[in-house]
Amino acid sequence: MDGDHPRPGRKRSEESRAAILLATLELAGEVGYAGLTIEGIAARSGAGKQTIYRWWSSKADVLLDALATKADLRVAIPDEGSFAADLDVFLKRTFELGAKKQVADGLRALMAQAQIDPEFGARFRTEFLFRRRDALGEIVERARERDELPPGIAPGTVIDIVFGTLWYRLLATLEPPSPELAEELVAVLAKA
Amino acid sequence: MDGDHPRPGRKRSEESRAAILLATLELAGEVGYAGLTIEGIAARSGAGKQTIYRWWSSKADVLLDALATKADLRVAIPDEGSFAADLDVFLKRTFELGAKKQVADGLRALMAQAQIDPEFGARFRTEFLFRRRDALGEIVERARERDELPPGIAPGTVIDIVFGTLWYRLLATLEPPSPELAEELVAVLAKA
Amino acid sequence: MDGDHPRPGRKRSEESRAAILLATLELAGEVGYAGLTIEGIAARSGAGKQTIYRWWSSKADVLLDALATKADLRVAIPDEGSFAADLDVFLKRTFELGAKKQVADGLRALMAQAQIDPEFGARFRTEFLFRRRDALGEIVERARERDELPPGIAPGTVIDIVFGTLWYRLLATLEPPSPELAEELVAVLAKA
Amino acid sequence: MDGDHPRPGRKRSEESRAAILLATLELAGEVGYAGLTIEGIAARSGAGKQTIYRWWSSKADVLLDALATKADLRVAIPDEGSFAADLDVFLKRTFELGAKKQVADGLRALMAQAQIDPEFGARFRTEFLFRRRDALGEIVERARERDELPPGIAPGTVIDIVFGTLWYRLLATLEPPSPELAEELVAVLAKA
DNA sequence: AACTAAACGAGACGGTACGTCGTGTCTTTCG
DNA sequence: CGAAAGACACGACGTACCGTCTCGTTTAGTT
Repeated sequence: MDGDHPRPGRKRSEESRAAILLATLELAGEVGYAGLTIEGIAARSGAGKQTIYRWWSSKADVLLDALATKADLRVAIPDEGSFAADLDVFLKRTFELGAKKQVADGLRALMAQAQIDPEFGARFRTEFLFRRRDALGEIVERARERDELPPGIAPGTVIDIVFGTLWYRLLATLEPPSPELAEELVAVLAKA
Repeated sequence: MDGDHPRPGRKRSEESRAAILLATLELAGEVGYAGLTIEGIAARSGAGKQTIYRWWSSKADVLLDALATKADLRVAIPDEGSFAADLDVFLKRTFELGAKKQVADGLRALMAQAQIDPEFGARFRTEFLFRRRDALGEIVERARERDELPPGIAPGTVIDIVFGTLWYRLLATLEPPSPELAEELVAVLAKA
Repeated sequence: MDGDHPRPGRKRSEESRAAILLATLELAGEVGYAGLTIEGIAARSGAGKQTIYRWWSSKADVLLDALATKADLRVAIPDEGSFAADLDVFLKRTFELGAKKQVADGLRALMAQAQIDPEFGARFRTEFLFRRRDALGEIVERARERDELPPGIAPGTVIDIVFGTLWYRLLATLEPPSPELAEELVAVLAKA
Repeated sequence: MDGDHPRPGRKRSEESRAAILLATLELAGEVGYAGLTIEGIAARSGAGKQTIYRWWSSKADVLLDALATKADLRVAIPDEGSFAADLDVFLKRTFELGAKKQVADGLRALMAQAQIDPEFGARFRTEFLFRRRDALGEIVERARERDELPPGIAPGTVIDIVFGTLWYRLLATLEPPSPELAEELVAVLAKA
């Protein structure tokens, strides 16, 4: 439906796209998210500013794209037979991502930008945050069916507790995620 | 040792300070944190920009000060005899703050800015986040002494879970804090 | 060598340039040189400040450009056959310029700025003052060849006396140049 | 009428006055007139800004005062018996002043400021320029009485030519005054 | 000696303009 | 006709000084 009749005109330059995303990651590492600018990305990548504006809405969108392209932000959903095992594997896979400084810094910046720019916030939630929720949601749903959840707590709250604790470490205490944290969460959230 | 010899020169104008903080809250409400500017605060408050820069480092610092002055961000530490009761009261008092749109929006913006501006981040953590942690920490310590904490979890992690879940709702799902959430957290974190 | 390969990118806007120069002259007339600001010129002309800074170094440069564009500051070199006649015509043509309040005020301001800002001073001398000297220099040179100069005085000094007297009236006594002055200078400087 | 009843209160501090004038000359030499600021003078001299504003209207007035105090700007009126001799002596005495870089730079700045700030211009003309004119005027008047002036030229114009040429060298060509110039002016303006 | 008055240093205040940076748009030229 | 180059209007930045205004202190008359 989209590519039926190849529209006339020059095709999008994959070279440009790659150069822009690479420059974005490099610059974010060098000058931080606050120092990241469309102007700087254009200069570093050799692209024109217009080219960036044509394909992305803001520097946060470029960064999100760059991050998603570089480090695959999706995490496979494990199925180990028990909630405790599933959660343990899920957390370990998630921690692998969060342990990379580049990814962690990027995510912190994006979560920040989501607060400040509501339009990006909406995109960030639907395209990233909620997808991650859904992944964990599947695990939790299976646990609920097996009656492995602690009593007196809704499935949604379990998800909030897991991601909340992770994000809090990322945003507030700046502690890197540790294997101990995974075990503690399992201990608290998986019924004995 | 400090106020011995009052330094020479004109004293700081309390009028200006108040006008600046008021203007900041008003503007933050009207145009949002992204639209908040030092220039705008100066214009609205009738102060010169220099006066703002003389006493605060950034718009985030002004907002933090304004928020702290307006809505007392400290929460008294309850002592109800049991961890479950203490936590319940603590959460309810905390929710009162978070239920005010002005406060919630302000905190979201400050947490965001803390990610983007490391220097402000350091101030925000020591002057706000860690003080709140310490308050809850006292409650948790008492619980530990009475052996009311769930097994297999460090006191610090309990704190991370509580605040993490609150902040996650604030930042990610945008759900207002609910009494149910308080009960669920108590259910999970206070040993039966 | 210069216009060989027209560089890519948007061309300089002649509209902006004209609007800026016009606004400059208007404002200089209304608020005086001291009250003239880049900010004011930008506001009045509808241009951005950056556009002004892109093409001129200071408000003095803008004013010089505006003056040169509006009132052609060049004076044709007469050739009447005798030094007395040449000088007389040269002075009359020069006085026409100096009689316009706008031009006189502008030149006074530029000469002033040339004292205060050495870099502009260098530009003002080479682009304006010395060109005027050269024009008169040609006349004086012809006079020297015809032996029409007074004895005991170098050609350069003749020029200094002529322009010096004119500028002194402009800067110090604020008297407008008069036909009598022209005659007196001719009487003193052209050998009988 | 002024010192009749010595008013109560602290007397003007001569120390401050001297420190301010000294700092002004030093700073003018170091950073130039454009870089001279009341703030800087206050800091360098150890005076408060108010003290400067109490006694002077602008930085130009301070500089004029400093210059007048340091280098006596008055020139004694010679009476050598002939216009040629009087003018020669007058010019030589004047050149002594103009040869000092500090004085020359100061005068250039003041003449410039006189163009830009009309109020200071009025003070500068009556307190400096016209006094110098009057001095030379006395010499020229004696010459007129002795019929030593060239024909066809008003006494006032003689003065304009002399000072005009000097100022032009100062302002436009930046050539230091030379003994040759004195001789040439005498040659042209004193009837053989 | 107490009181009043003025000048002093210091420094905060409301302002204005500075010159720069980045935004998002528009225009021109090249491949 | 997409993409580079780059000019444009705009808006905010953080800084520098302006000239004014408290402050608390010091120094001189005046009671």
